[in-house]
Formats: sequence, structure tokens, C-alpha cells
Amino acid sequence: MDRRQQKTRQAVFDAFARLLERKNYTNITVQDIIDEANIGRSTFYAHFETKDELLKTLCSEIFDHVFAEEIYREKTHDFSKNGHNIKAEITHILYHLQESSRYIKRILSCESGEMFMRYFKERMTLVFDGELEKQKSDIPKEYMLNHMVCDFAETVRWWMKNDYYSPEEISRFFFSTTPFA
Amino acid sequence: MDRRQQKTRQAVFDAFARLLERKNYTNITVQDIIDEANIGRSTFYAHFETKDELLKTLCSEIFDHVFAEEIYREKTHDFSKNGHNIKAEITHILYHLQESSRYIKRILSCESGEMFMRYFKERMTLVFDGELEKQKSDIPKEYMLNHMVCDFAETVRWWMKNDYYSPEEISRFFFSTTPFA
DNA sequence: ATGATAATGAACAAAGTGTTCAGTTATGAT
DNA sequence: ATCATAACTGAACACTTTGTTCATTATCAT
Repeated sequence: MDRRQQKTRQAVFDAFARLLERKNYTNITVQDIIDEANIGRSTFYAHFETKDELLKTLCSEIFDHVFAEEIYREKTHDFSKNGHNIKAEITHILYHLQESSRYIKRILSCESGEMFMRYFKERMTLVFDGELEKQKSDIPKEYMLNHMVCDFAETVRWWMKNDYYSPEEISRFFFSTTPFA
Repeated sequence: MDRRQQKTRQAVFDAFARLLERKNYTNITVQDIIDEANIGRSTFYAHFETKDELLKTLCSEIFDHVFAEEIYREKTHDFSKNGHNIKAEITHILYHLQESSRYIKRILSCESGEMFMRYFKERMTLVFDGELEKQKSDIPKEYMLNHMVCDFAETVRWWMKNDYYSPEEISRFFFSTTPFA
């Protein structure tokens, strides 16, 4: 990719993150981002169709990092029986989330958080989907899957506002209300 | 209240609900509501400052119905020991939610759902707050409270998309993942 | 060096917001 | 039945934001 494009892209992400520190997502205009990133108006629109798409792209970049190993596992079909441990996996994801927490906190601080939560839940569905097969219960599987995904996502949202806990502690909190062995 | 005001107010609520059936909240303009409600532009703004305030007001009306008895209990301080049973209370709330489900389903079907969820969680916090005092655990109380509230709110959101279950069944699903006795 | 690609920024049309105001109509108290 | 009051009307207005276009300039890769 052309250096100019990279530079512009990064300038926009940074400007956006900085703006999220002082303003609500809804109250940030495209013009604000353009001014903060110090780029031309048409340049922004050459990169992103809308402000929502910018947010979506930023979320994707974050998740590509957070779920890097899960993606690898999916691709290589490496679901090694003993190696695949849901508790270890969750703690692992929490560590990666912590690394991106500067971005995530800002995104979660306002309405943009809802889009983040939606995309995050999509990803987490893949993580929990297989895990639930193991459980037997008279509760509908679709209910349980939704429950686990929302539960974890809300745990993360809570953590980002109470960030003095370690990934291990958060993992413990999460599993304390969970039917997993 | 003047009959004209009542009529206008109701016309706006109905128009809004009808529009939510065909359009996303964000894509509904104030002008759409005005046209659908068949009122003058300045009349709308005499009643509601913004579209968001309209949604907030509608949510309030719904919750005033859903939590009618809880409000009564709070006012009269009627926390009679045996009479106050969390499972009965939850089932009761679910029944009331079912009665307003036509509105709620539409609101939850798009971004307006996030505002609904926020207000709903505020109300539910009051319901669960006292209940948690009874539990003892090494998990932070703030975590548990947030967990219970989000859990129930997400259960309701799931129910509104899977409405062939009865309030009793939903209550059972909810308590199946809960530490309550 | 040079052809290709990206960035610039002014100008534009379109859509929406929220306010104002002079004129109309319904309401409810007497 | 009358009438002062309060609510509704809708056109007009200024303002903000969006997304596009295009001629010009700067930067890149080779």
C-alpha cells in the first residue's frame, strides 16, 4: 500500500481516537475528523464512505489483534483436545483486550460502544459455539449461546470502566456465574 | 391535560411506532413523524425537543406500566419478607413486558433498542440491588449487580425475538444461570 | 525523469434541524 | 352561548452537515 494512503489512514484513526476522548460519537462530525487529522475533505471520503464505516474498520483492526490466535486456530483446524481449554482461551482474549484498552475504553464510553459490542459479540459467538455442545441441559441452546456471549461482552464493558482488575481476576468473575466446569 | 394535547401526543406515539415497523430509528426523520402523525411541524416541537426525547418519553410510559407494582412497593415501603420473592417479581415483570411487547419489539429492532436497554437496566438495577445483599460471595458486588441486570435485560431482548416462550419459561431460563436459590 | 496515483480544497446540491410568527381552530369555564 | 385562552398550523428562515465533483498540486515507485 502506498505510503501516502497509510499515512492518511493512520492520521484518521488517531484523530478519531483523540476526538472520542472529548466528544460523543454522535457529536463528532466528519468535518471534525478531517480538521483533527489535518487532511482534505475529499481525502476522507476516498478512504471511508461514512463515519460508521470508519468505526467499523477501527473495530475490525482491534479484533484482528484480539482474536489473532483464534483465527489461526480456525484456519489450521487446530482444536487439539487438551490444548483447547475455554478458560485459558478467555484469559488469553482478556490479555489482548487489555493491550488495546486505550482504544476500546474510548469507543465504549459513548454510543459507538454499541457498534463495538455488536461486532464483539459476533466474534465471541464463534468462540462459545463449540463449547456449548459439550453441555447438556433442558435450556434451549440458542438461549444459552446468547447468554454466554452477552455475559462475556458485558463483563468486558464493565472491566473497561473498572480497569484495576487483572485479566485473571476478570476471568474468575466471569466463570463464577457460568455453568462451565 | 387539554384534549388537543392528549390527541397530538398519542398521534405522535402511534406514528412513531408505525414508522419503526418499516424504518430504522436513525433513518426516521422528524418530518417523517410529523407527516405520519399528520400534525404541524411546530406542534411536534412544542411537545418534544428532539427525536431522542420522544423515544425516551415513550420508554418512560412503557416502564411506568411495566414497573407499576414495584413503584407502588417502593413508595409504600412494602418489602414484606415473605411477600417479596424475586422469582415471582421477575415473572411478574415479564408478564407486563409481554403486554407492551408490540411497542418493545419495534423499539428493540434497531438502534433505538440501545436507549431502551439503557433505561431498562436503570430500572432493573433498583430491583436487583436489594436482592444481592442476601448473597455472600468473593466476587465484587458491583460486578454481580451489573451482571444480573445485563443478564436479565439481554434475556428480555432475546425473548422479544423468540416470543413463542411464556413468561414462566423465560423466567426459568433466566434463573437457570443465576446463583439465586 | 516520468507516468501513475493520491491529496487538496473550493464549490455545490441536497437533506435535515430547530425556530419564528401571523393566522386559524378547538377547548373549557362562566 | 359567549369568549378569553391555549393549542395547532404551515410557510419561511437561518443554520449545520453530508457527500460529490473537479481542476490543481504533491508524492510515489521504478
